[in-house]
Amino acid sequence: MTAILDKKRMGASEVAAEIRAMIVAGSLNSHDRLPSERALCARYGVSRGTIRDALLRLKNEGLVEIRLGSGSYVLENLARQHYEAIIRNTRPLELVDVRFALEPHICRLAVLHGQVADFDRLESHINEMEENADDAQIFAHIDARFHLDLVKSTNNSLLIWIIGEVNEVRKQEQWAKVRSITLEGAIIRTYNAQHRAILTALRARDSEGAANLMKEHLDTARKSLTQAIGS
Amino acid sequence: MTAILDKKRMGASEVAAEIRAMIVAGSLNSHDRLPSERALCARYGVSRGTIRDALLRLKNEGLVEIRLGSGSYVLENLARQHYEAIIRNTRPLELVDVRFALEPHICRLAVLHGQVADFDRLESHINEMEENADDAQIFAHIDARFHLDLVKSTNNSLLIWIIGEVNEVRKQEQWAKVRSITLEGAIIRTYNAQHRAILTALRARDSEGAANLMKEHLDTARKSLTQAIGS
DNA sequence: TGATATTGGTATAGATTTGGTATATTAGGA
DNA sequence: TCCTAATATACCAAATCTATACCAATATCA
Repeated sequence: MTAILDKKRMGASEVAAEIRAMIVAGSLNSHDRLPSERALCARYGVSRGTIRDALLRLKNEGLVEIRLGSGSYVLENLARQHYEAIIRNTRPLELVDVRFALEPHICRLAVLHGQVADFDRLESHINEMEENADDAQIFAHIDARFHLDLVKSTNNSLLIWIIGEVNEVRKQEQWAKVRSITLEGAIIRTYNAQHRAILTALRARDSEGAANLMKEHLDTARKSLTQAIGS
Repeated sequence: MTAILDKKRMGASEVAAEIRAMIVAGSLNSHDRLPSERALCARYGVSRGTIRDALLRLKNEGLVEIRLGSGSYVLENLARQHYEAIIRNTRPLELVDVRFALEPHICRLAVLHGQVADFDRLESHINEMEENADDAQIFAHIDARFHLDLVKSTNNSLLIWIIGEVNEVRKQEQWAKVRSITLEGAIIRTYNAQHRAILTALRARDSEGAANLMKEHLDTARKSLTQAIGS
């Protein structure tokens, strides 16, 4: 995969990206003071307005604090650190247990609150997944969107947020290995069939049917996982 | 030497697929600015209209944001940034739905992974709640601890974290009013009995029994809520 | 304490870069 | 042949970047 980003051009976005990378990588710690805006101008070879724009972006992301007359400081974000630790350390089987808890009931709620437009969106995702059945990476991405849009049809914002976080777990790097082991063509075709069956049950407003089909779906995922781990 | 591989003809969907793959794989991070449309033309050897078409597809997929006069940016998967708003705006009945999704299955997992010491801790909470059946505030606090320690007995860190966040919802100020309406003596005594029944099922390693008792428990909570709202 | 240097905050104008749009043309496939 | 997609070009509007200047809050040190 060839690098696409243009390193030569330094705009506010590029400067912000470099500083952001230093913060999240830990080479800039909490409470550290960044160099002054004028010093950063010299280091990055851009004007002060650009540095200022970059710092404002980081401020809006909650990464730094800018104090008038004093300087810019790296903010500590305990919630983020705790959160990232959770996301990083969750193991595949734990995740399946969480999804087993949530998604069957999400199906029931989707039957209660889902609109036809919601189900149409799910169907378009299913079609996309069938077109990309040979690319595990793309399939996994659309699959995450499918389950996110499924929960969105419940109109329960807390539940939507939780599934969003669950999807973050699946995006982690080390999970690419798990996907490459478990997501070969046959499994993907099984998943596609199960997704379509779930959608049919939703459209028929069959709440227990949809919930049970989701349990089957997750059971398939769990079995392919345990098989991959055992091998 | 004959070229076996012809230079791939790139259409909009091919360009979109390459950029999408980079975003999904993580080589393009949130907030990164893509090269300008004109620069992408040169890189992929296609016209600007094709690049434009590809970027519009990614925009419609929610992967990219296009800012007039500025550039195209990789979007961060939402959910995370609205955390505070979610916690603050969750309504009582939405919360009950979430707990309905999570807690019965948590009971099943507790039966599988819970130790006797975990159940002893739950029992001490139940005793405390019975002693404080006349103080809604204290009862609610211990009740939150009970459900948190219940999920801790599953040893599933992601699940524990989720329930922790769900408990944050109940700490919100405006929920004190809900508690004062719904938590009078009779309901608290019902809850205590249900807690004890759940614990008995857990100790007997009766997973479906515990799950069903939890459903009854949540059903009681939901009914007292709808009654309070209706009044 | 008080003077001085340093820092961020704001404003300006002009040159440059970027996406938005419209049009006419070309290439390739059904 | 017709139709779709891709190309090539031109121009507009919006945002960015630069350079400079000055103000206000803070830090530093005698």
